[in-house]
Amino acid sequence: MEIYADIIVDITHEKLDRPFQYRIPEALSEEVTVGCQVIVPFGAANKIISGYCIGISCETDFDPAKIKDIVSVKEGSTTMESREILLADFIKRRYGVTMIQALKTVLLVKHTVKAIVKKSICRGKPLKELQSYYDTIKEKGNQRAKARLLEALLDREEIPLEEVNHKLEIGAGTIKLLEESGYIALKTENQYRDPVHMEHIQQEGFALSAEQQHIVDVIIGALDDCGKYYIHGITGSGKTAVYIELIEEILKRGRQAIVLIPEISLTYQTLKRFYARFGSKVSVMNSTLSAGEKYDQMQRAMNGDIQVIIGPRSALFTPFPNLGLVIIDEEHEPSYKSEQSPKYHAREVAEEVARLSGASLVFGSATPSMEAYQQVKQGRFQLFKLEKRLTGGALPRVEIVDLREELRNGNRSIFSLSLQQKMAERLQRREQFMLFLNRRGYSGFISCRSCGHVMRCPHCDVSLSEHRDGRLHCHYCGYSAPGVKLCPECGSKYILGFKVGTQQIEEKLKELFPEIRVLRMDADTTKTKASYEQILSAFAGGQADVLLGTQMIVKGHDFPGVTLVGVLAADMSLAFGDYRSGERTFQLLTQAAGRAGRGKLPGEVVIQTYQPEHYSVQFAAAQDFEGFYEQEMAYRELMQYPPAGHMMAIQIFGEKEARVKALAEDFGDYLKVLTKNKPIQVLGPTVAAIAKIKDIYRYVIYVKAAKTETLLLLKNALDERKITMHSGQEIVQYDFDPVNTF
DNA sequence: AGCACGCCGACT
DNA sequence: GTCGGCGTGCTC
Repeated sequence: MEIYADIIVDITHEKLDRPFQYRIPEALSEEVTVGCQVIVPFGAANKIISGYCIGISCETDFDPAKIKDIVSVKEGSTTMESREILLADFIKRRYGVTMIQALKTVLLVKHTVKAIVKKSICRGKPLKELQSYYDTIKEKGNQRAKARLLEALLDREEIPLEEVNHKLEIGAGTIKLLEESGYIALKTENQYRDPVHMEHIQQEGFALSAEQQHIVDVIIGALDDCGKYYIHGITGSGKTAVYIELIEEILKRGRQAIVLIPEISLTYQTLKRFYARFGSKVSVMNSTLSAGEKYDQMQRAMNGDIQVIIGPRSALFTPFPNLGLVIIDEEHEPSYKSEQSPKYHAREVAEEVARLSGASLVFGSATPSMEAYQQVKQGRFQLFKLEKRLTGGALPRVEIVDLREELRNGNRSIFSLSLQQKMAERLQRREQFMLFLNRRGYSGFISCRSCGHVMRCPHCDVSLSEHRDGRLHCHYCGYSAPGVKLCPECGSKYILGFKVGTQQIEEKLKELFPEIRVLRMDADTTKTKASYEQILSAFAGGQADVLLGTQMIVKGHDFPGVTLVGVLAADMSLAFGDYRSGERTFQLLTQAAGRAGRGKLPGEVVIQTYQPEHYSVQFAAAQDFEGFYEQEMAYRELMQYPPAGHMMAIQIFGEKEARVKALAEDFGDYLKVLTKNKPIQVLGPTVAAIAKIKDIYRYVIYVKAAKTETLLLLKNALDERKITMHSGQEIVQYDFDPVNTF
């Protein structure tokens, strides 16, 4: 009987995005399995290419005479489990990529890596026989090398080969002779590369609070239901302790756990807590690991040598045999959305991973994403709240400073009078503080210093950006308006862009307080991963009075000595030209506020802004997430932005600007025809927020619709169109419910 | 993607 | 009459 394999060939092209059947020759019948990588002849020229086997069957609808044979199983290739194939299928469908792209994403490690072998010499015969053999050789006196080795073996049962070769200076010849005579034996042991370089740490002993214990009891009590849970816990409320307890229970049941954390918090600190509890059962997975380390972690996971993996979004693809729990900590973090194709969101993929393995799913954050909280509201996730800080520290007192008022009072400094005074107090009391400039790239928005008015797009309700031509542009629809000299609201001439960086602030700070010790942390000062850790530990060690920085200073990290956090310009993230800017500002302000008063001393927060009435600022100051959610959701509903509706970004790249633009415009016109009289909005085309990167021009079109399926259908239509337009030089990528502005 | 087939213009 | 341009279609 003929046996056929369904092969996905390794060519990314929509027209080839389906299985091709190949015959499994008798000789390969054992080797070819579902999930393995194979070599096949393809096309008229029988070009030898690789592919993935995603199914095996005895039937075919194709002319058997035309079916070719599989050449071989790809040498040194890894194999995936059927669960991963199902997961790849989900990614293909959800994110509109080819199956081959999805398979490559799901398979963490493509090639086998040679194991590190530890060779050692051990006794081949009982000690007594060795002793007598040694004695006879010693007597003869001419076999000194043999004698040295035997002597050493009389003391120790086993000696690493490395030591025998170098320290005892014994060559391969001697070893071979002794091995043949049976007096010694060569032992080889495969060693796993262990990326967790951590000496054993004293086990952390702690009792859970009643709040925490309740969460653990509920989730563990319902493990068979594969439930989905959301832990909404303020910073410092002990979410990690809950995770650890849950994992402990999962391990007791012989199952495994995946813990996702944002890239930035994958630090020694975080790992240490898990390592203290689970020791060598836990490992990490991330992009900085070498191929060998990654491969070994995968092997260890499959073999059951490790039960817990900690890592960023890609750790979702760890091939555990009996996964019981998936945790996503800081679920709102934008790094959970992949920036490369397939642009998958770890939250969505985690749901599918959990579903496929019958695992429970736990999300946690102090500032939930709109997407996840909508699911909570719809009853698809069970909500838990952790409202008490473990240290018992009270929530910080938040003051909102109206920068418009400061200007009216003649203060044109970056620091409001209130902030200046509070900083002086800390310096005098020798307490630490943090200054936070929430700028995320330079977005070039224009706002009025006098009334706080921000220039916004009349169609998209996001802020406009000032381009080099002096005009104001919308990143979504391409609307543009002339630059303004006077504020359209109040007529003030103080309407201009924000042009301030951490460096200038450091200078101003030194002008104000000449003696101040400043640590600055931004993209410039943290080029290496080590420098990031260095700055944080220097600050924790009290080597500076103030830590000044961007986004990165608000994440994780406890500084008990900090009693003041200053947000210099809340408007910077508020006016970023995308629909998530309100959400991101709320998150940043809430997280920044959470940095203050983590120790015994009470904390204070100063938020400086030109828009003190903005709901993101107001609700963050009040630490009121529910209130923020309702208001933000109303905006998303009104504008049909995700998660109220769905959005697809069509990103078009190319070297020749005219061609990129022409393709974008053709797509735009075509989409407008396709969506005529339908409740679908097409925005653009327009140049991307970053119009050119490394001489590659970038255009973008946004499409909004109620359902993702609608958007996927449009994507397919565009794929067809691209083929008929033979625009091979331009690259088109799709991003569903984008998180990162293109 | 990459190749063969095929149908039209420029050329020996 | 033939050589070669690239538009069209197919690849197990």
